[in-house]
Amino acid sequence: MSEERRLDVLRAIVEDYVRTREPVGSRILTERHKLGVSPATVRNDMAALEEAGLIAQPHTSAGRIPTDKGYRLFVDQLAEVRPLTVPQKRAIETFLSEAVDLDDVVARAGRLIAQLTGQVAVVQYPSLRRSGLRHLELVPSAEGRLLVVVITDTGRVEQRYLDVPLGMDDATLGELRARFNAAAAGHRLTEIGTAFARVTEAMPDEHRALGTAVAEVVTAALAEESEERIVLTGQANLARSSMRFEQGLRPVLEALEEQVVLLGLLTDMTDDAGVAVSIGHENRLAGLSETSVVTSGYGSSDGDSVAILSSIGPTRMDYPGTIAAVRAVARYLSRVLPS
Amino acid sequence: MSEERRLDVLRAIVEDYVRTREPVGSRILTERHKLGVSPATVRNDMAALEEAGLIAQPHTSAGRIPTDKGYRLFVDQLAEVRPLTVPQKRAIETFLSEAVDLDDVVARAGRLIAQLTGQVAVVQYPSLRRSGLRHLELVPSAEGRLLVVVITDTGRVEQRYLDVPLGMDDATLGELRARFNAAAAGHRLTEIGTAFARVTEAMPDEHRALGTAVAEVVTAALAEESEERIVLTGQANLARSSMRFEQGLRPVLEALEEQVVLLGLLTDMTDDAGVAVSIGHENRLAGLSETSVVTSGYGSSDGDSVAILSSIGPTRMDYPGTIAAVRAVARYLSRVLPS
DNA sequence: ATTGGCACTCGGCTGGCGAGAGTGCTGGAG
DNA sequence: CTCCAGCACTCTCGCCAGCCGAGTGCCAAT
Repeated sequence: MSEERRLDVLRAIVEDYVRTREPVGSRILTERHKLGVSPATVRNDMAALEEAGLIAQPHTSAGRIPTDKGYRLFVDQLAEVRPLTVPQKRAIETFLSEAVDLDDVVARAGRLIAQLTGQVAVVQYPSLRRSGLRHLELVPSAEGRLLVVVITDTGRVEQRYLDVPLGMDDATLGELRARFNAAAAGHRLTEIGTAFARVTEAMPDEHRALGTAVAEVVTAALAEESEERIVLTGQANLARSSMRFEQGLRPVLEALEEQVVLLGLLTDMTDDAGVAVSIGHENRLAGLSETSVVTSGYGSSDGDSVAILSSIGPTRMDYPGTIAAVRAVARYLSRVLPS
Repeated sequence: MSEERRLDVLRAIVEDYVRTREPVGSRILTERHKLGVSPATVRNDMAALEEAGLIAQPHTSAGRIPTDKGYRLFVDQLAEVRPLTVPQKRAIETFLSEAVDLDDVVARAGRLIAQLTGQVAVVQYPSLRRSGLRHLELVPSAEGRLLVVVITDTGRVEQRYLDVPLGMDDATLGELRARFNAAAAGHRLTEIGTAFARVTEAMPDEHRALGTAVAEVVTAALAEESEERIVLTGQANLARSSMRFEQGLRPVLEALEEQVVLLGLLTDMTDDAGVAVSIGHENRLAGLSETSVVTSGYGSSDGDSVAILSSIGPTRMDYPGTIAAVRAVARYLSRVLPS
């Protein structure tokens, strides 16, 4: 019983099942894939594969379907990379370069992934890590509140509200703004703390509290390791007939809605080197136990990635295609983004 | 045959159907609602209501369910406003006031609506209409691109990319920024055009093209009648058992994903005065023909609203409850937002 | 090691049947 | 004129039995 053919059988099962969404039996397998052996032989191989926990049958007298473990082996060893077609690559490139602002870039990236993979796309906003301060703006808001706008040198904009106990007149505010900007603009996170401290010290007593509050907000905004905003696209794809989940859509949608948790999952599974895949129960989130997640970092102009982009679909997804799409979009995205 | 009782019957049908999700027959009706008449009489009324197109039966020998027209009449004339409980109101207030920035405010409003109504919430970002320019920032981006950041005096931040043909050195950029800000900061949209024109004229020839380009971007950003970004929350609610659509979730999810079109629909149906309801086929979007949309403007500190907030669910929704929730959140939201 | 043959299992489809719910109608009472 | 009790009729739904086919596991033969 050749080990090699057994893996061929597994590959054939995965490919067929992904295509037809139906458990695949020994007869069909020999007909559609040139294995050069009879159904009976295939059955023996299948028994071995089942023994190894790579495939299973939903019920007796039904064909086999791959288990999570089977998919894992397929992805790690059996799947052949299928590069995108040239027109596809070109489409990605032009579509991304037409974006008018950062929101648009992210939105378009999501649409691309959703379109190319026919699944749900998750795109994280580019991270603030290693950001420097470009400009600081103070805007009086409703009574007793102050809007602090931080513009980083990567072009990201962060807004925070601040409760200020006493009324502020515009002149004071203007002066404050000018001082902070003069002291800190252009500096990186590490230097900003001390720069602000100097400014605050030099201020008259009645404003010192406000000064430290602002400084806190700014450093907090810059310090955030990663931006926690993500964008979901292609949720309508979940309702397609091809996406029948045992448990229904409910748990999946719920998992997608818990954006903080979801982002944590994505962050954990993404390693610096290229595309990562998490299959079925490998996902920490129970709601995603019937899905697989394909992610990649992007924006890594200087080596390590600053944000994440991924595609989520049923475990019976087209892994080579999805991986290719995610990788391609991540690459072009990195190129288009401001460095 | 009293007209009044006929409406009572309609109301009873709507309320029962909303609660149980099952077609309601004459017997049950007389048992659960004290109508004081026999099933036979109710049947006569039902026949009349059906004749008038207010109710229908899915098939013979099934109870009646309200039609879109029936819901419309119910909402317009029969529904009693059911105010929120005090704890609910308090929860809304505190939850909204805990928001740390604008994104957070919008996100929290969405979650509130989704939670309170058990449906999908759509929240539009506050509009830029009547905005003035607070500050303008120019950030060099990838080669040949310039990031223009516009901060309005309502605290909104707009970002746009601009293709600049020739390389720009930082000094020139800084000067440009300083001039524009000096000329335009604090002014409203209408005055900004002329202010920018003056600055551009005074500039050396080689920068004039860039100057006009920036001016264009800024005015365009300010002129936008409404911000087109919206946030969806509670999509997981769509998968709840209580939401069974004839056509499946697909068309609904697709409609929700077409954010531009969706926003158009919401904008059209929202009138300045309070909450608006659009039922079933009244919605222009075919995908929403099995749903009803409840919207309200918010942020109307000076009379007319600047953005929209809404809840979308099946036509068989709890109208009084949904209306109350939408109205309440819109109100508190208006209060919390920067004026 | 591979293969053809064979008995076995089991899920899904079909058709028929009965129960139950609900209706419309009719004729009579208040 | 309104209301109501009774009755015949219709239709859906759930159930059950039975059949069919796909697929398996095993075994003996090559």
